[in-house]
Amino acid sequence: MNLAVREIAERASGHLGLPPQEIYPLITSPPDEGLGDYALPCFAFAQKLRRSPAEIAKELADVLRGGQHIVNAESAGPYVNITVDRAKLMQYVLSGILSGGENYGRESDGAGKTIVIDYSSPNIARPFSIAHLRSTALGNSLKRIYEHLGYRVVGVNHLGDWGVQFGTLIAAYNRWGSQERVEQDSIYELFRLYVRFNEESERDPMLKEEARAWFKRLEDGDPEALKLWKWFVDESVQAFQRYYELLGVEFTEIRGESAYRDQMAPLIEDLLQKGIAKESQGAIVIPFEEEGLTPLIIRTKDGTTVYATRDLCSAIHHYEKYGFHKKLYVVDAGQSLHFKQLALALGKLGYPWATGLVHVPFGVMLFEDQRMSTRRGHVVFLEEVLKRSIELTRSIIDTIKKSSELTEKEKEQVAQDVGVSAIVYADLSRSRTHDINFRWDEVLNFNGQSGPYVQYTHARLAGVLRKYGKSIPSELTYSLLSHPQEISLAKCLEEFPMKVKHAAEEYEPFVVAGYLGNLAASVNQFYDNCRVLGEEPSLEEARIALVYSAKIVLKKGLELLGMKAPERM
RNA sequence: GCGCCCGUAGCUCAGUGGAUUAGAGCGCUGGCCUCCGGAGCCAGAGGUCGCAGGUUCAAGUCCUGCCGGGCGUACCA
Repeated sequence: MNLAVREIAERASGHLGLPPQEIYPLITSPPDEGLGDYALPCFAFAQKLRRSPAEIAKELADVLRGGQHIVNAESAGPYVNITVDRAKLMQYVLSGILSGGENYGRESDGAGKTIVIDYSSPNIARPFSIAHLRSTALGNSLKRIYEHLGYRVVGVNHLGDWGVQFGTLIAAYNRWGSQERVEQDSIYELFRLYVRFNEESERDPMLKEEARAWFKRLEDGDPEALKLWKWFVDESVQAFQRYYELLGVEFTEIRGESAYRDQMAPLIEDLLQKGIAKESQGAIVIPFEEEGLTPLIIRTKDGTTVYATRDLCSAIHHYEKYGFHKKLYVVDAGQSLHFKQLALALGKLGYPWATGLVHVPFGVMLFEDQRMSTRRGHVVFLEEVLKRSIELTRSIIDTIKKSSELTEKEKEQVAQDVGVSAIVYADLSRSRTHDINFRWDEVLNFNGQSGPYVQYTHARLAGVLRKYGKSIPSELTYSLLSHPQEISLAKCLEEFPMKVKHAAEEYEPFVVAGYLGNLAASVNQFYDNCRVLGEEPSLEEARIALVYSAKIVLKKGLELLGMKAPERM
C-alpha cells in the first residue's frame, strides 16, 4: 500500500473512529484525473454514523488536508477528492520497482502452498485446432501467475490417451491405414483415419461395435492393441511437443489418462463396497439423487472405464503426491457438470480436499460463427494460425526502418516471438467465459491494443535505454517527474501487483492482459509527450528511471501471459 | 423440462463485491514524423447497457419474470 493511501486511511480512521482496514478498500480513483489522485466515497460511513455523506465528506476534506503526503483534499458532494504529493508518490512507486527489479510485485501469498493445474490435456490423434489454444494458454499463464505469487505450481498435461476413441483408431487403422502413411504424416493421418471412421460409422452402426470391442481388448491388455496404441500415442506426443515448443509452454508432469489403468478397478471396488457406487442398467454409477444431479458413470455396461473413472484416480494421485491446496482444471465450460460430480464423488469418499478442486471453465471457440468440429473438417488448425501470424509479422518487420538493424537470423526469431505471442494475446485478452468467434482479420490485426502493440512498446523503451547506455541512476530528483503523463504512468505501474493478485483470485489472465494494454497505452502517451534523451541531466536521469521501471513491468507482465518480450522488433 | 453460461457503440469486448458524467480497441472521418522506434500519438462521430417489473437516497451492477443465443442433461472426452 502506498504511503499516501495509508495516510488517507489512517487520518480518516482517526476522525471517524473506524478501523483503517475498513477505510482502505473504499479508496478509489476520481472519474477525472483533474479532480485528484484518489477519491473517498462517504456513503458507507454515512450509513454507519447515521449522518449525511456530504457532511462527512466536508469534514474529512479538512482532516485530510493536513496530511504529510496530501497536498489537497476537496469535498464534492458525498466524495472527498484527494491530491497527493506527486514527488512522494513517484518515489514510492519507482524505488519499489527499481529495488525489486524482476521481482517487482512478487508476493509470498502462496508460500508453502501447492497448486496443481491441469491444462491443455489434448486428445491423442487430433492435431491442435485454434480451440486447443484456450486451455493451453490459460493454464500456462495461470501457472506463471501463481508462481509469481509464491506458490509451488505443478503443471499437469493430462493427455487423453485412453478411452474408446482408441478402439476407434485401431479399428480405423486396421481397415484403411498403412504404416507408411502414418509415419509420413503422423498426427494428421491419424486424424484422417479417425474422421473417416466416424463418418462411415454413421451409415454403418456396426463399426461402433467394432471400436468398442477394440477398446475392450485394449483395456484387457491385448498385445496387438497395446502395440498400436503405444505407437499412436508416441506419434501424437511428438506433434504436441512441436506446438509446446513454439508456444513456450512447459509442464511439470505429462501423465496421460492411461497412467491410471491399474488404479481404476480397485477404486471401483472401493466405491461399491462403501455403497457410494451401485450397479444400474448394467453399468456402475455414482448416483446424486440428493444433489439433484444425474449419476456419474464410472464403468460402462461393456465393463470398460470412462474418463470420469480416470479423473477420480488422477485427483487422488495428485493429492497423494503433492498435497495440493487447490487443483485447477482448465477445461471448457461444457464439462461443468462432470467436475461438479467429480468433486461430490470425492467428497463422498471422505476426502476433505475435494473442496479444493476448482473447475476453471472457458467458452468455446467458434469459427465463422459455427462451432468447430474436427470431425466435419470445420476447423482452423493451430499450426496454420501460427504460421500465418509469423509470416505476417515477418512482412511487417521488413517495412520497418528500425528493423534493418537486425540480422536475418534475428528477424526470423523476432517474427516467431511476435507472431506467436500475437495469437496468445488475442486469446487471453478476453475474459474466459465468453465464446470466441475466430476471425482471421481480427487475430491478424496488429494495430491497437494487440500483443505486438505491447511488445512494440517494450521494444521502444528498450531502445531508449540502449541508447542511454549508462547504468540506471540511483539518486533521483523525483519532483522533476510532474508531467501529467508521467504521473498517470506511475499510477498505472503501481497497480501491477494488485492486478496480478486479482488475476489469480479470479483465475483470469485476462486481467493482466487488459492491464498490459492500458499500461502500453500510458507508456506511448508518455513517450509522445516527454522526451527523455538529451534533456537536462537530472530530468533525463529521472525519466530514464521511469522508462526502466515501465520496461520491467511490461516485460514481467508479458512473461506472466506466456509471451516473449523482445528487445528489438 | 431442468441446470449452467452469455446478451453493453456498426464489430470485438471491459465495467456486474451498487455510488461523481457508462469505457477501450477495431472500423469510419480528420489531424501529427527537422525530434529517443509511426506495429505509434491526438481529435471527432457513434449507447432506450435484451425487455418488463421490484429493492435502494442511488442499479449496466442486486432480486423476480420474460425474450433471444449457446452448452450440458447415463454408458464420448
